[in-house]
Amino acid sequence: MADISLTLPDGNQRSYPAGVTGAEVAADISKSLAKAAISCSIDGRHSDLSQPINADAAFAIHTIKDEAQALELIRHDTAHIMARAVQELWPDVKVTIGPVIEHGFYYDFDRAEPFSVEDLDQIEKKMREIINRRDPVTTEIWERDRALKHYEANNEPYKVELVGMIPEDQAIRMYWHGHWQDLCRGPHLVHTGQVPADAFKLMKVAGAYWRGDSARPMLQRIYGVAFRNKDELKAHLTMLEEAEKRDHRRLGREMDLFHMQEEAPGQVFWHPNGWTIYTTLQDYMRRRQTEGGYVEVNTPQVVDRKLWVASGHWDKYQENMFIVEVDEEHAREKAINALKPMNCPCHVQIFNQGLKSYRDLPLRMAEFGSCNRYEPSGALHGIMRVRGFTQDDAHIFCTEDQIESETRIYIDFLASVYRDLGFEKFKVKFSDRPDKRAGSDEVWDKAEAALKSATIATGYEFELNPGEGAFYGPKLEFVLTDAIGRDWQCGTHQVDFVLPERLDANYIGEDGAKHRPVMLHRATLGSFERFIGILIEEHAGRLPFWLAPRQVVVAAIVSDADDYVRDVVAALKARGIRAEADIRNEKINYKVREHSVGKVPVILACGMREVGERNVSVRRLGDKQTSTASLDEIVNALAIEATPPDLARRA
RNA sequence: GCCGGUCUAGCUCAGCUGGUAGAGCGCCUGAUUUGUAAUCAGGAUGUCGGGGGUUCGAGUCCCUCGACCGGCACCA
Repeated sequence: MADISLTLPDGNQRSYPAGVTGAEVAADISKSLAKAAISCSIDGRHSDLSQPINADAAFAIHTIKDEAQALELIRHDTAHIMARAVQELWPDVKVTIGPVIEHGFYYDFDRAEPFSVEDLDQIEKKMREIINRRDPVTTEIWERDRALKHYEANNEPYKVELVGMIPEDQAIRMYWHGHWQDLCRGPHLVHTGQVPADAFKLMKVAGAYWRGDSARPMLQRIYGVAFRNKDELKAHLTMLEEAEKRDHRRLGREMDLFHMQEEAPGQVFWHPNGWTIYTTLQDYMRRRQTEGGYVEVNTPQVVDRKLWVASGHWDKYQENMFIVEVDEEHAREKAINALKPMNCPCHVQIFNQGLKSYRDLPLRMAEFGSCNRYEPSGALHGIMRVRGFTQDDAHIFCTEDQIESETRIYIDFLASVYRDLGFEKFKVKFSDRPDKRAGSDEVWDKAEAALKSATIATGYEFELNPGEGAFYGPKLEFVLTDAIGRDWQCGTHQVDFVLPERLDANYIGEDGAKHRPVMLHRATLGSFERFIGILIEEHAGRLPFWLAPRQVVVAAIVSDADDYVRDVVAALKARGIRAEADIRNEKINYKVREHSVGKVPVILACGMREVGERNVSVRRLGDKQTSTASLDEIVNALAIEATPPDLARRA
């Protein structure tokens, strides 16, 4: 057989007979490498060591030190080992799929009995046994029919379905360790003993629909995490504990920001502290939008069904609307209204008042629009996914030609807002045309191209979400991440060709004829509720000074300083700073601790020394050290610090 | 909405196989005048998520409804 030439990462070339395996190459290089090898890359394609190599290639051996490859293999094989453990414990359980995910893996099972927490312990134990057996991993390529017959004979209906789904031109790879078999494209470790037995943990059980389809049976999914060693696992678990402390639901209680209760699921009771954040944020957004050329409007909450029928919501969105029936006096039929789930139809009503000229476009119409949506109960999550919320919504009425420039202007606007609020980074997702859509392909081409080029022009990279656009137009989504890594869409920017048509919006063009405007739906924070949730988690409750609900506490060390404390508070308040006095009969240690836990950014302590010298002892949240400042100094400094970023820029 | 779990004082939680509720923190009262992350002593906490059932007796067992938590599905 002809020789092939493999180029190693150090540039050296070695030649081997065609069909040589990665394992053989590793053994040829050195005995220790052969032992440490877990997989290889052939022309950059990650592959297992048993794979024959038939052509010249760039070649690299991987060991556990290669983090990306090692983690992929460990997580992948741990998933298989878990599935095997489950089937060894409960032979009647049907296996399905088990991919690698961030930090670990999951595997979906079909089992009549639910898995309990105790079961997880048992499975983990069995997994360690399997790892200790050090069974070699083998794979074979089978004929499709043989694989189908095999799974039919073994009563594995999900595998039968999976084999059927593999495209004709792809090989059916059968995979074993010990006597246990699975369908898998690989790559895999050399033997099960290469999985670290002390660096994985099964985390939780959850329901998951077979193939993600809610019409299909619900399977049981076991999630696990897996790492290269015990320390990495421990670090991950510590990170999760830390993240839990940043949870906005916990901080919301600890900082007395808001609460929620059974009588109003998915709706927020804002307490004074939380509402201060909300209104401060709203004031900021109002200034920014005014500066950005928006006009602000306000529209009704309860709107007759007629409008929702006309807008199309009654058809497409009814399940998510709160319907309000009213017995109007003398009426034969009850009037049927809905709480508005969106502001767009109402904004078109304002646009439609009087004639609009092309000179009025682009018309940027903003509303802090209070919306209600009947979200499925399982979707609710703290204040991040709620049924009652307020959007910083706006609709830009413009011409097709203006889509690109309006998009560009908007992305710059959004990025600047996010920066002011402490988010330097955010993801942009671009969703293009779905299968079911309104409007011609030419119009879609134009709109998609406009969104893309505008995004690129502003210097942001986007991820493509193919086919995820709304039926009425493509969209950009601006995504932020919460404390435990879950993504939340906050900002959105969507092109809409349909609503202006349905609600008969038009303007008089240069040619004197009527034309249809395009609508751009856009929201920056998304909803105040969600954004504040993200803000709390991002800052772990330590909000920037200008947003902090309680900015300064002035604490007396002895009660003889009480009068001076009141003076200090008055001086701060006179400059618009949110300050309060703490003249309770408690030790300064106690007060410092309590306000630190409450995330108050600045504590000014006053004892008799400060009274005498008319200064204060300044303690910043998180600092161990204190400093001393004169009263005038600190009031000025804090007044500057309390200035919202947009006003600070103007000053 | 679906699967699983949870629901006991304001908060965090204990309460064994059924015998009418506990701790710490917080709160209230008093003492203490305190120098930068919890001063001491005393006191009160409650329809054990709602409703129904089994039982002589239910926080504990069963049914049902609700909310919450974690996923899944959904997210114009």
